[in-house]
Amino acid sequence: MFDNDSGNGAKAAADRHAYILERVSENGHVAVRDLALSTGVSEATIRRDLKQLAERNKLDLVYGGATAARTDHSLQARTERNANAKRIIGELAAQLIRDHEMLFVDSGTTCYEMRHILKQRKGLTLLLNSTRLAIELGQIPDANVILLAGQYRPERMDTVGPLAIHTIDQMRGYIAYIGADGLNQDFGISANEMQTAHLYQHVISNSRETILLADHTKFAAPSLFRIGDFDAVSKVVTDRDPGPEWRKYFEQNEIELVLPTHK
Amino acid sequence: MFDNDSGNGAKAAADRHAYILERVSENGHVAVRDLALSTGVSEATIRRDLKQLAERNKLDLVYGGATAARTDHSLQARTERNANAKRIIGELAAQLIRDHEMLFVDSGTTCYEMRHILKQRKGLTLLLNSTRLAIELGQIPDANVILLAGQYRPERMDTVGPLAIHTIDQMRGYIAYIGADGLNQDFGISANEMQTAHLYQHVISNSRETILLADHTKFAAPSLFRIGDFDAVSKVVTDRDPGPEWRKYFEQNEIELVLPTHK
DNA sequence: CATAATTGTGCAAGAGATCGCACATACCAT
DNA sequence: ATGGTATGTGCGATCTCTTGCACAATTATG
Repeated sequence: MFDNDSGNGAKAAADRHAYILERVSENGHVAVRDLALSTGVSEATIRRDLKQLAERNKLDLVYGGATAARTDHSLQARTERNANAKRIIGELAAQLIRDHEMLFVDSGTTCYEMRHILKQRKGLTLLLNSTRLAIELGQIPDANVILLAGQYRPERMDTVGPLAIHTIDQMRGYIAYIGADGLNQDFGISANEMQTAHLYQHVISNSRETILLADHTKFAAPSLFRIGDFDAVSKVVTDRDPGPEWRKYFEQNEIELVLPTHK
Repeated sequence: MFDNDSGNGAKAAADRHAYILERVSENGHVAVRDLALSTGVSEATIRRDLKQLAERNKLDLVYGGATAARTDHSLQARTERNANAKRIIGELAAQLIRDHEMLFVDSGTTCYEMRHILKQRKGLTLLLNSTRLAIELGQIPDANVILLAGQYRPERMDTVGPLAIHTIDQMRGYIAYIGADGLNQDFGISANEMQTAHLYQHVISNSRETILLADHTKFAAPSLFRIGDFDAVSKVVTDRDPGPEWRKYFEQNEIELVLPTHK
């Protein structure tokens, strides 16, 4: 594998680093001992390599070797933020789902928290624009996962754009689960991001029923891009009582408010 | 997190196992020490848990903890088989690609080996039906990755079916890179699998140019499902000289044969 | 009902593996 | 020659693994 015993220089180190990253990204884990054997250098050198790579956040050190770096991407960061509220809402929303339903589930982090409960349902048809969710929910033995076409956005691991809209425009009769970024009684439902907002307009208008997921911080705080108004929404799932004004508004518009039981 | 100090039984262990699997699948790695702290049991118990889970192939043991199990799924197995030939062919085919081209790259394991070289190209537009490749190639800073819609097949991590065909039918002018399962002068190009074959029929007929990837075992061995004939194929990339008969055939049909340099 | 087998867990000691550091060596550039 | 960088080696300190044993709770058995 690595036969460059003589004439070394700065090149050998770079090659090793590339090789190490290759191995770690393929297997998820590498042992110092194995790397030393397969590269022909000493374990001390491998440790120095790993240290350098770890400083550059290319991997994570663990006892005995290293593992693939947990992505410090924005996706991960968003998953962390308000993680508890998102989890509560996601699981609460997933409780509403019965076997053999047809659903659209959005690519946001709140809906991602529905995955555990979704795995317990039988015979679901899942309409997704998230490769992350598709991989997760593809594990369900008898689920039928349909992906939307579109431009792939690596930082969100989803697809958007005209092709995505075109795909969803061919579907009807599903129940849409959507995590909104902002809820406002005048402005309606909104998202932080234009492409997403545009796609969800079509998702909602083609759906048989739309269920909104939003934690308490989303109430009364409109985001930049409007998705639509509350006409099509049949339920709103959230983690805290949004107050009498919202309760009244929902009642007038025949929207069911879903809250965690007690407390 | 784990407060069940008294009343034990078979339940606590199962809960811990679920918790451990959760952690390992989220982070890719867990340390014995951390698990012991967060579950409130001794490190010895955690080690016993990990051992059991490892025996069930739920995770892999590593010094100091455990990592997510490398999937022994069929996908992985196929990647292993003939890995060397696939890698040679994949890299060879990727050499043909220039900056700013528009490509379709299929979801098979041979084309997956194009990924390293593809990452060095600038301004590519990539038409994919593989979530695996999309995630991999989404890392390229200035690439434009377009995913086809369709039914998601977890064991191959790709999409097929009418929706996929419908998406590709809206595209023209790309160069298609396709890994065939069988090549036969009478039967033409074929695949092991019907859905794939059907999709690739459309991929090829809409492409500006089609380049076939096939290792030497694929020659003269037709697979079950016909994709099409050699009319649309402009190049065939393979790892060994397929013999004079094939060379003559390719020459007559104006197909360029691409082989590894020397040897 | 009492007793025994089973299971899950904690503790501790010894063996084994790993880490970090200091120092030595080889190579390259100035 | 001098200094810097990359690497190898040796060693003590630290960490981890295995193993055997004891205890508690549950379950099975007479």
